[in-house]
Amino acid sequence: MGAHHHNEPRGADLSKAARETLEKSGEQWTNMRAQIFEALAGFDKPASAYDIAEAVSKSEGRRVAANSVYRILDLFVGANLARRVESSNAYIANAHPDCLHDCIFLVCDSCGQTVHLDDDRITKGVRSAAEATGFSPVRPVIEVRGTCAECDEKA
Amino acid sequence: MGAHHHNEPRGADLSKAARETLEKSGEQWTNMRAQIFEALAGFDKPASAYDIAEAVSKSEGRRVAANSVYRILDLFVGANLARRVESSNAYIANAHPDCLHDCIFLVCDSCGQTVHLDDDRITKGVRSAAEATGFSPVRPVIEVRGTCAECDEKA
DNA sequence: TCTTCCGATGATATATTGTAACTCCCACGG
DNA sequence: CCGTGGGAGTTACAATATATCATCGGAAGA
Repeated sequence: MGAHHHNEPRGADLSKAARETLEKSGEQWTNMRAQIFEALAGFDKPASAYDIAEAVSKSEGRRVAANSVYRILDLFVGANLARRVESSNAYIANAHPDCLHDCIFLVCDSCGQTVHLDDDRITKGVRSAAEATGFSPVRPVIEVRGTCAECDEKA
Repeated sequence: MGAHHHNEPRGADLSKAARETLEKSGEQWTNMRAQIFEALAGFDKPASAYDIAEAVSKSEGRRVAANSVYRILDLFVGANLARRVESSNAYIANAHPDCLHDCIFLVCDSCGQTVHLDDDRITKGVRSAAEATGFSPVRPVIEVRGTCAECDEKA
């Protein structure tokens, strides 16, 4: 199996879950962090740090610099509130921050939609293949570029 | 199984194989392309386009601009002479351009060494997990960040 | 030969992504 | 009140990537 189901909180619930997770790890849930999390969660596809800086700047009515966003995104990634999609140089909110997985992203090259799979059977396979060569895996990056079902139909 | 062995050409042989593959695909093996391939193959770890531009500039005694390098790297990636390592924003020569695989990179965060695995069992698993959701996979990106055996010992 | 076209490269500019260094401010404990 | 430390702001810069237009040289056909 390896397939795995989550109740995925949305909107306010998601922020609440994120806040709880972050505070449990000894960090503060500041206003700036809340804004950035909201903005990130508000995108329906992976957002770059600059996208987020722009969104927050707009909603706050003041300039928010990208490097502040990076700092906070790094914190979020470390606390599992967000994930970085390496092949898009972008970030995506993690809908179940309390649950730690190696995850798999399917990235549509046509519309940018990115969905997230958890399949522990596969990720364990990748980790053990790496270990078999003497390598100590820390973070598997498993992403699939392609076309989502919706774009596929249109084509 | 899925494990898979190659004779990996080195140096001049590697260039020769690259040249043959590229020409077979209807492209020219120009002097610039040869220089860039040599430079890429000369690195012992993934090289950025700028690293390569610098190396070729030095060996040619004239300035080679990064955008020319990008153009040619894109061509190489398309023809399977090189691979892009997404999580490092860098490129690596492909030692067996005539043989098409989804490949797996193990990237050492400590020394940068990157080794390449072919394990079709795993990559097929990734592709089919993606297909199972209605996604049409085109290019799996499977990379593992971690620590290589050598760096592990030192630590 | 002439010329026309096209692919490859060059040159320049600019966009995007990511870090570094340092300052300021504010909450908190002494 | 003062010192300390974390969070955020500011500025500067580095690294990565793309766009645009010019030029050059060889191949194909008149």
